Amino acid sequence: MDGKIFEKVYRVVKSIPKGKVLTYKIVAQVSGTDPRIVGFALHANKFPDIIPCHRVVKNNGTIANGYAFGGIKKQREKLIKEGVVFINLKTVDLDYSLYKMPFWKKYF
DNA sequence: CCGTTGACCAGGC
DNA sequence: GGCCTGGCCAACG
Repeated sequence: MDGKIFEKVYRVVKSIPKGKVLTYKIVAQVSGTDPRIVGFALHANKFPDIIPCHRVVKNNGTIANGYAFGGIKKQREKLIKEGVVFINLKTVDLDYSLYKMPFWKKYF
C-alpha cells in the first residue's frame, strides 16, 4: 500500500473537502511524517488542479508564505470563495474551518 | 554516504 | 509582535 511518503501526503490533501482546511502538522501526523516534509511535498507538487494545496495552512491558521500558484492573495481568494472563514487578512478561523477528520485514520 | 535544503513548529528572548 | 535557535526527516547532488 504505498511507496513514497509524498503519495500519502497527496492522498490526505486530496481528501480535504471544499470549504475546509488542514494544517501542515495534521497532514504530517495523518500521513506519518513531519510537517517539514509536507511542505516539501507540496512544493514539489506540480499539479494544483488535482491536489488542492491551497487548503493547507500553518498550525496557527496563517497562510504559508510560499504558495507558488498565484501568490497568497490568490490563495486567500480561493479559500474565501470556497467558504473558508478568515478572522483577519491572513489567518483562517480554525475553530470554524478546520477539517475534523472523522474516521479516516484507519485508511492511512 | 555525507551535507544541504526546506510552502514547518515550539520555545526563548 | 518580530527574530533566532534547535529539532524534525525526506529528497537531492
